[in-house]
Amino acid sequence: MKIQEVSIATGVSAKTIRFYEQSGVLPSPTRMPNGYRDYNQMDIDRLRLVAGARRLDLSLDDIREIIALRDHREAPCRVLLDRIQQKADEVAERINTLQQLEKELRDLHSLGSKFPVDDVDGKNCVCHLVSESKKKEI
Amino acid sequence: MKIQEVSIATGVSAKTIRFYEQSGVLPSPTRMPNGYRDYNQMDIDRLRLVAGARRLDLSLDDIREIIALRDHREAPCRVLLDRIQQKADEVAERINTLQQLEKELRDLHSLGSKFPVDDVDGKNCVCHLVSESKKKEI
DNA sequence: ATAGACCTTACAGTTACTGGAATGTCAATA
DNA sequence: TATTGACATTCCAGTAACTGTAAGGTCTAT
Repeated sequence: MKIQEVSIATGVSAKTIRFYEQSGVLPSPTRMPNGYRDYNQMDIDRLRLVAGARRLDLSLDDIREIIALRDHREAPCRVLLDRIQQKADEVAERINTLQQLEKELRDLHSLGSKFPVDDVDGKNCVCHLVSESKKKEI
Repeated sequence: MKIQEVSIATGVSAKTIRFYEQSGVLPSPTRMPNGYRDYNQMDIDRLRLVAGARRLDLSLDDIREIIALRDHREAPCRVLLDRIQQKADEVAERINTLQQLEKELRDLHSLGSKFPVDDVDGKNCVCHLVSESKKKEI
């Protein structure tokens, strides 16, 4: 099975498949006589796991670890579950940060909208709203 | 004013200040006879604007554009306000995506927790929960 | 013979820094 | 005066996970 077919079967671009191989996430597949990569069903299953884990935003480092466990015939389930929970916590925290940022941006925008927009660098320039440690003067 | 003093005054590391200069976000400051960078109050004001904009997660590209406007004596306020609103919208969308991801991770974790954790690669391996396009079989 | 659709490798670019090496400068102390 | 320590300089490499591009090889069909 050539790389493009695998790409279509998995939704992962050929470029990315080669990148995964080079990064050690996927093993080097066998080659056809002409040098083309030749994938089998096991390769595809593995790529599907990688793609699924990436969709959950697990890092390639995490994925490498999980796949290495499986390759050593150790159950990766515990580690995978741990990473999933850890990632969920990270995401929750990130959401929090972003929610604060959004509020700050919206507040800043509504405040800035009351300013004239033609002040090049005077006190009324919106820049002064943005500048660090100038905010308290407002 | 030497770079370290500027760093302390603004909370931006010396490394990052040099990086901003090299990236064209900050102009090359004058130099002391010994070659050290010598900053004045205007340099600091500009860096404070950059730091403030970065805290709002505006890109260096955006910041370059805004500062270039100011340097050409055009009011950057309109552009800055636009970027702030645009960034707020982006952040809102990102939050949405992350909320879906968190739900998916939590759901997957609670489902996976019901699986044995010692299945190396059988049907009960959590990997099968994660693998793309295997999820519908569950 | 040539077009085109595919494959290969290798290298550069993305973002916003950060780390490290090798070297130079300055002020204070032993 | 020699040396120590804290600063400064430049330049190169690395981060994460790809994506783009160039230069070339292969296969199939017309």
